[in-house]
Amino acid sequence: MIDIRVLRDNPDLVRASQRARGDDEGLVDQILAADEARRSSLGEFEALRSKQKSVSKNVGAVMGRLAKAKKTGDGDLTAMEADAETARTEASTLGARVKELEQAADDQGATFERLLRKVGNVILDGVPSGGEDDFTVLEHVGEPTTFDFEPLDHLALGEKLGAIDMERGAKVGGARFYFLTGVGARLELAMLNMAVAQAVEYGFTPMITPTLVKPEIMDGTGYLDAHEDVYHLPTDDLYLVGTSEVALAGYHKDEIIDLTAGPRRYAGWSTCYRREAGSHGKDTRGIIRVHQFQKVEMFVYCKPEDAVDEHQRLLGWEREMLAKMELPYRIIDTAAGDLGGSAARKFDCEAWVPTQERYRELTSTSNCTTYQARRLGTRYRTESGKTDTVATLNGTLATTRWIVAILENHQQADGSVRVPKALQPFLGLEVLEPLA
RNA sequence: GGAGGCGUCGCCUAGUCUGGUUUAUGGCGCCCGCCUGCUAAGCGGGUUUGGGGCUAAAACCCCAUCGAGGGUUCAAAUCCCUCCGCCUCCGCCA
Repeated sequence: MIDIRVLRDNPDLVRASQRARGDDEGLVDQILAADEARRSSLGEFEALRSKQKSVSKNVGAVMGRLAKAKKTGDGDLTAMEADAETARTEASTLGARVKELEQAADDQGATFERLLRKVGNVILDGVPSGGEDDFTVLEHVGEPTTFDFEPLDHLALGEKLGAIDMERGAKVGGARFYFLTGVGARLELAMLNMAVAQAVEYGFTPMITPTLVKPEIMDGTGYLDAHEDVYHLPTDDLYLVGTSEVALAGYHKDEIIDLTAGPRRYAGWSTCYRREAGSHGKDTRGIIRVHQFQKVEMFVYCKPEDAVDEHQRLLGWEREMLAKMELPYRIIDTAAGDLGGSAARKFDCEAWVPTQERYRELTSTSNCTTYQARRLGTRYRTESGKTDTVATLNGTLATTRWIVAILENHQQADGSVRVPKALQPFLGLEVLEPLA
């Protein structure tokens, strides 16, 4: 949710952002009107409530005097009874009106919030306008891998190595499920362990997180807006997370956290679940696009003014991981329309996949500024002692999909796969050899 | 799954039975000031959060907030209902 003050003070900024995203600009004026309506309605209600309270309080005072008089036998009991009754009636009349005004104020407030929540995060300077294909390429790192033999794709390699079993995955879980077997399982664990080791080295707190979350947590992160891609368990009204970002964003919900020692950095390890609705027929081969995978994810809470720098740091840590895996890749600045509601800017690192002859996303780092945190009520104490909403950011350190790039880029003519140097200590192997 | 207990403004805690004169008590912690050669002690004051109004910004005023949401009532921390969480015991299972 964006800050209503930003929208009030600088509606043009929000209009421009909406335009870049290809979203409705008219929402801005609707919200301004709803904000006006809500505030005046609230003022009316509160004024009358205040009056009703004071009248009602007077009843209490009269009742107190009456009780005392009854004890001592002094004073005009009948007159006092009458006073109390008059006040009671007046308060009762006011009470009915107050109830109406309260309902009206609640309705206006709900309308306002519903509209405000429709607005995506205000994009940052430099984010390209447009949709999925309108990204800017920021940098190429390394050269696309070339071979003096016909390279195999990751699934062919995975089967040769006894690393990936899609057929049995489909038997057990259906399409887009798989088993990682033998060196495949070891490879994934080694990679994720390496990611955690790097995170720890840079001061992150490793976290193993819930993968089922309550609706308000899923909603707070903004993922419920794209709910068709989220698994839901109706019996328990719980959602399966698509990333540990969800749980880590919920971790400090409704808290005022201490940021005086710097950003809070967490590295979440979790299984991730995605329905992949709307991608039927896309990436049906292998483990590029699956319903369930594992990921180590960085998640940061920091002061809003530090978010842009922190975003660069997250990108840097992703680059370090990709370098250790010895993969060629490019970095893109995702276009506004492809950001998702919560992000104000998103950088993806896409690794070269030789058999597809194109770059595929391996990491994604988003600066959500205060958008998620405002919904989740996560704040910090400023120098002046006030509370203010924190900024949240996230970025990928490793996922199951990386196996695709590792196998394909490091394959050798005999069907074996060279293990990147940095990964060797975690895997305990220098080469993955095909099964006999 | 069954029975019982509990949830109060950072932490602890009074208040709940018996609704009202309560701006929700007191202590600890923290902040500011006084005192002090320094520190401690002592003394005085402040210290939930969100929203609205007035402001250049404050001060200030108002509304809400006693786990959450409803209800009863002129009036709810207090009475009623639903839900959530924690604890104890029993049962079942790993």
